[in-house]
Amino acid sequence: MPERQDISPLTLNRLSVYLRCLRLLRDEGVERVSSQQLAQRFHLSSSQIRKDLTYFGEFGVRGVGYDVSLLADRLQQLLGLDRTHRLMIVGVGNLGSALARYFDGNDLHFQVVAGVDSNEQRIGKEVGSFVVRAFDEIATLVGETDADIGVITVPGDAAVQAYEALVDGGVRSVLNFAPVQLPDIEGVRVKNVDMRIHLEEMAFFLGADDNDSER
Amino acid sequence: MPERQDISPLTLNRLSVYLRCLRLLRDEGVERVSSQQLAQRFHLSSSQIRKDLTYFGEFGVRGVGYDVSLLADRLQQLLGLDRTHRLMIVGVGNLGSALARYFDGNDLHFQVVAGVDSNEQRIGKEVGSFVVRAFDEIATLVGETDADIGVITVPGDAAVQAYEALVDGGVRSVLNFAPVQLPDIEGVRVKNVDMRIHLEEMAFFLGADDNDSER
DNA sequence: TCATGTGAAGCAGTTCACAGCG
DNA sequence: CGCTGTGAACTGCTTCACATGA
Repeated sequence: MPERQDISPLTLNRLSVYLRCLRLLRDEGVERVSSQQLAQRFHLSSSQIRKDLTYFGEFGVRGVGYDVSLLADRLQQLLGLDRTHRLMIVGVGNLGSALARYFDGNDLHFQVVAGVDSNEQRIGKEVGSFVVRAFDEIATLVGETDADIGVITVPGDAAVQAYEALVDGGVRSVLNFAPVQLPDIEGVRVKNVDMRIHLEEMAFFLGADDNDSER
Repeated sequence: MPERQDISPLTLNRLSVYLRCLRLLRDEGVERVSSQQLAQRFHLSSSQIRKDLTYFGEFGVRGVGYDVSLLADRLQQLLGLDRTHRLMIVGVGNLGSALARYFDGNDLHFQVVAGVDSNEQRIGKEVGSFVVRAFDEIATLVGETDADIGVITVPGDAAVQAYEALVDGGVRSVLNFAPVQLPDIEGVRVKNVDMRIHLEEMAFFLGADDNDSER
């Protein structure tokens, strides 16, 4: 079994997908499923499912397949979803407050416990289930609320500062929506989500239609 | 030069990053840059920069480097950012309206031109620069507004329907925030952005801290 | 001389194909 | 027999190292 650090984000993200599929099956009352059935139903690759799973153990029964409910439980545990994670949102503008409301009640495993902003007018306001606090309280707030995941939704120029404050407070996982490369810090994991990059990828493929009468 | 379809999303997304870096340099008045300087400054790989660029042409001068302004322009053109792209938001809830406001004015190259929702109470309301229309108007609205990118921010169960309506109207690029695998349609490009998968990736690595008194 | 552009090497992630086991 | 688990083959992406050309 490989170290946690060694398994690729790609594999990991597929586990999330598998878990979602298994839950659907379970809700339908399906008890057993083969890698091939899973693959066919959800447009996945059966050999990849098997490979991905065996990084973490032997969950199946040869000649039979996987127990839907059991595998779902194991994946949930593997993904660290047995306890509820606590999010702190840094930057309660459009995107930040939308994410706060979006996650709140939308997911059992993730709960928004705090939000901060640098804008005076937003401080003290209630967004979702928390009251917005000041930007410079980030580090203390992390301790107070026991947040373990930081979500950065401030403009680019404030992102690094927000990041360092979060890490200062003890956060070790950060979801970054700012279009800035955050510095590597030992033991801290950053996941970037960059809307502009996504849109520009779309734009590139659209561009093809224009200048294309040739070839 | 490879076909548009053939170049990998990874390369493509890096082009967006390069463009962003070049703009920063240009704003600072830097006129020439070598792949190594770029790499060092923005934590990239110099050989990868060169490889990525040469998929599309020879933009540099041997022994000298790249003209910042010129390369930025070429990349911008390559990425299809010479014209403004028109977004239609399907599902004007928290996330949808936040994205609408977020993109509006935030980016020269992407403009939100329409939004729809199935919720009666939202229809007719003004969000950002458009008035919310009904869900069943999707296909017609695409024609009316000349939208070329669809953004799906509805709950999972309505996503496929939204998707098919967008494609019906003529949209060929879709950014999908719903946790659902949209069916492949010839000539249509879908980019999935799944918050839960991102969070579960974070959760997995956090899980390590618990059962681990290591190192 | 210096940095690009590029084949070749190296590495990672996916698919194949079948041995092994219920 | 059927399906998992898995080495081996393959594919694709990244890095290396140097010939090429301003």
